[in-house]
Amino acid sequence: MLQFKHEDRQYNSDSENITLHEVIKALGLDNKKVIAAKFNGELSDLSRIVSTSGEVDAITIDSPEGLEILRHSTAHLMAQAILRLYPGSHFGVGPAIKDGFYYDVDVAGTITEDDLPKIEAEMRKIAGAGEKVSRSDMTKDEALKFFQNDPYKTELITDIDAPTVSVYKQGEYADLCRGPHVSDASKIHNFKLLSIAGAYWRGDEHNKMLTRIYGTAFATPDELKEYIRRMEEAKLRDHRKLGKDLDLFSLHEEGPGFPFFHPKGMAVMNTLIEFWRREHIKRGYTEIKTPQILDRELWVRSGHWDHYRENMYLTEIDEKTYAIKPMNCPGSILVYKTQLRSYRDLPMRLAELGCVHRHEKSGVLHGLMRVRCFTQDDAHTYIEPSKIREEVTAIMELDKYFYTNVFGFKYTVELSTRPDDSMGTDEQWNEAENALREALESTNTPYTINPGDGAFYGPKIDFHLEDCIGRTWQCGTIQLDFQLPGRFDVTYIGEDGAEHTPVLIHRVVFGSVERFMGILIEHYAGAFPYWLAPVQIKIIPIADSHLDYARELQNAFMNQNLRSEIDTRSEKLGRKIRDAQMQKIPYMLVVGDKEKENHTVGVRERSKGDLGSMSLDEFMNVLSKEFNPLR
RNA sequence: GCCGGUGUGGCUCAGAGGUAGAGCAGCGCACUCGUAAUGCGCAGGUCAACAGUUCGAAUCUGUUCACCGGCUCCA
Repeated sequence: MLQFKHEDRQYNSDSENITLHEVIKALGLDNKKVIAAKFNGELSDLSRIVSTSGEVDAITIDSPEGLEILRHSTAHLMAQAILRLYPGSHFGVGPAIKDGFYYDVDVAGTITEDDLPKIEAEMRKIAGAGEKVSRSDMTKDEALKFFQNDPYKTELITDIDAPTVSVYKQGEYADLCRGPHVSDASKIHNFKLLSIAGAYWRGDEHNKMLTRIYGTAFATPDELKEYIRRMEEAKLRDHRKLGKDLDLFSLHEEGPGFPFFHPKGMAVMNTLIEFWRREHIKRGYTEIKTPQILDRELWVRSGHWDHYRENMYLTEIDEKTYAIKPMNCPGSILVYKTQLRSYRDLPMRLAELGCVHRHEKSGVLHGLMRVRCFTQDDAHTYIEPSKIREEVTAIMELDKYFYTNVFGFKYTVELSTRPDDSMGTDEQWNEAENALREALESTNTPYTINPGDGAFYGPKIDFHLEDCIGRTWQCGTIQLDFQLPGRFDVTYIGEDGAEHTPVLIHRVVFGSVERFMGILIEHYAGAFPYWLAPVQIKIIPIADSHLDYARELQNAFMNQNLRSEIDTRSEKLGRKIRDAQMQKIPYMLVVGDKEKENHTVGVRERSKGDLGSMSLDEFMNVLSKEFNPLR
């Protein structure tokens, strides 16, 4: 007799051949949402026949695990449809991912975006017909024979480190797959194919490029609709579109990857930088500026020539090779070395808003997020080895203040360890990695480990901010460097009167000021908070006769370092307000006869609407209540 | 860099071998207006670049460039 349990329920079966679905029914767990099972903690098909006792759970379509299975099965359904429409196609891998699924296909012929509806229709046909899905387990040899005409599956099977594999069949289509899957395709209703792209087989750029088709599936039609709505919302927040609409920056064929910042974009960037400077001065940083172009020899010495050359732009001056700097560290080191340093000078925190150039492959450029020239809000801290934890902790506090308190971001932290292409000994790396780990653990910071993703000179802590579509962007980083100080003979005189080598900490908060601005544009959907807004106040005269008064007001604002504009067009009030709203300007001041006479302003706030008339002093008081980290 | 797609006035887009179109923005004129689009008029493009096919190319072909979606890489 077999015994099945679920929490306090129990079912005893006389049969030694019972499917999990039957058990789930017997336990009273079945309903329409059930699409898979869990047996002793292992996800399984409903059709799986069990011959031992155990713990049983039903997986429903609306659970995270169920949704993943649904999407995975939808990927298979898509593959079957593609096989029908493009016979002879081969399939690579087709997993469920964060918001859907994809399948990499070596298509017999070509598939374009226009073909997606056709494939979708075929999928609905197959699902409507209730195509059954069945699993068979076979040995690797049997599987190799089964897939002998499929180079991709053959490669996958060969690499699998298990004696047996499973194959899922639905109609004429069969796929190597761990499963589980829905028991028949009619369970799949709410799906959509989204886009098409190239993807290298097994993610290796030396391999053949397959056609990747992205899609998604949800438990209910409403969730699918909501997802599509969210994608549209994300499109509206796209910083490239808003950058154009709000006149912040532009990109030109004449300088791919080199953004042009317009006056309004610079107003935002300068405000960010002003804030950044203040916070750094408060925390004991001083600022330097080092040259854009430096001798090749410097980069050889720093190791960049060996480890970073393909990203560097080179130039020639008087028949000598120079490099346009891709990083600020060597310049900082030269500044440090201009004097003999004492342990009393440490930690020495040299900050630099350095503009660095890096050659990025043409296909990766993306608005402000991925460019070939950007401003790092860099700082290099020279420190006694015993002070690492303390200093790293202080930087993490600074990061938290910026990200959470000022900008309201969620972020995650990653510890990246030694990469293949790196300098230094294992001992140095272990020491450096342990120092970072201790800093993270002593501050109870949750983190994940990203093996092999450190810089070539040391391990690092990375801060990833999440944007409105759930993409994450690496912004801050804290990198320990036990290499460069040695390479450049960087020293300080210790308390003992002897020469010592300091540890170098590289760190950024914004990362790239340009990228950070891009993230902020999307984060705020272009509606910058008052303190950052490129135009804080729009003065709207009702008629031309109020222009003089408007100019008077603007002068008052200029004296207070407030950014204001006057709408001088001879348009109707409604039009001027509409345009100011669309520019997402925080405050609109309507001035007409009444205001001019009483020396007041009619205040309209972009989201609260009309706040009524008040004196200039009263308005200034309203402004003083706005969040402003610069005060 | 690779795969696929797209390049038409400042912006959004129509036109698919036979003398370049619309709306918005701009400019001019009228209106001088009270909280999300006043009306009329004018001007604006070697149709991404280069080569080819053709009597004739924005339209067909090729090459290049840029952009978009991904892959690889990354702040």
